[in-house]
Amino acid sequence: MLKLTKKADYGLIALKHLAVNASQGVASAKEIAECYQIPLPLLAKVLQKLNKSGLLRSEQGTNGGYRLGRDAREISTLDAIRTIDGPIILTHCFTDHGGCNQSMTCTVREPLRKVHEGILNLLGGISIWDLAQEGMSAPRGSCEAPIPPPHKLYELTGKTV
Amino acid sequence: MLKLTKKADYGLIALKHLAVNASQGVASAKEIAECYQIPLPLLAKVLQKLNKSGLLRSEQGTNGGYRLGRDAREISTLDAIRTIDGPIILTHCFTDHGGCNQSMTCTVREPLRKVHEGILNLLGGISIWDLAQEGMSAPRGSCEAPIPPPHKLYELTGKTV
DNA sequence: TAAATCTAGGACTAAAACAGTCCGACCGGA
DNA sequence: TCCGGTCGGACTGTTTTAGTCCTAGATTTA
Repeated sequence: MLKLTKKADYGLIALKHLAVNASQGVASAKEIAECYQIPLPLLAKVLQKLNKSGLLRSEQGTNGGYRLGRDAREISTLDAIRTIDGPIILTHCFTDHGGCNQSMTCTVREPLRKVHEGILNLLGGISIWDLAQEGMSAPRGSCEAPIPPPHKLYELTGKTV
Repeated sequence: MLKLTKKADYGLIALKHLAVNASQGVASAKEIAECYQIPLPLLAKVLQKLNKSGLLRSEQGTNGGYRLGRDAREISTLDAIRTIDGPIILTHCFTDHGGCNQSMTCTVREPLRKVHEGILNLLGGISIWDLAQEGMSAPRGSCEAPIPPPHKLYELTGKTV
């Protein structure tokens, strides 16, 4: 509960990767997927969404790939999460007000709305550039490294209990 | 995405109800359920959890019901949400660190952890008492009101699309 | 003491969201 | 023209969530 989806995770990882390696031109979906052990078609989907919303810019054809649509400082984590997972809604009452007419059913709504806005501010205040600042180390070295077992490793460590 | 479950909603509503009507002694699950058009068995489940964790105190037998386990100021919304929905985890990496050993798979983790803690602080800073302060109006008047059609009304207004 | 009324709590079902896969189409460079 | 890349929808299996049902235990009232 109250957690990010994996898609959002993947999206943020990809955005950070692009921000860090911006100097090297484009990066293909395949490249990113292999680097972080993300299922390629799933990542492709996420990147497509980010592309359509303008956060990324795609280049087709051979040696194509993705690059950031605008400066990393101009892309907030909120932007990314919202385009990938849709709008963030804390309670159900926020969307349809028709259901709330029943007496004081939603008296808790207003206080929660503050929490909601707080979270939005929090996410909105962090840009992809900020993400890229931390843990700058070892981005490309481990990516080109050979990864002998394609699936085994992922299955062993991927348990998100 | 990033939203509270209905159970958590119900729990907060119930807690607020008990905080507002604390002077009137206990309130039964049935009473609260009818007041807010919440399915009784579901609410009962939520109340049981809150009871077991000490946030509520139950009184059995005829004229039994629930009352707050401690002062409303001492119960944060974070307490309630966490006991109902389990721990709040923003990303999957927080729980098992074994999955993160793969190169820099989780370089976005640390920044997100800040967001995570921010949300926790936000929720932890709001108590049930705070909820009860806003929208004090019309708590019991509408509760005792006759509700002629037991189900019809719920179906009409309960749509939380 | 017996009945009524309430909570306690597990087992179960249905629906929705999520994670991931597959396939065909389009585009651009070699 | 061919190949490697993106684009984008349709599809499936799994998990979570919402809600129901039923039985047991406790306490008050008659």
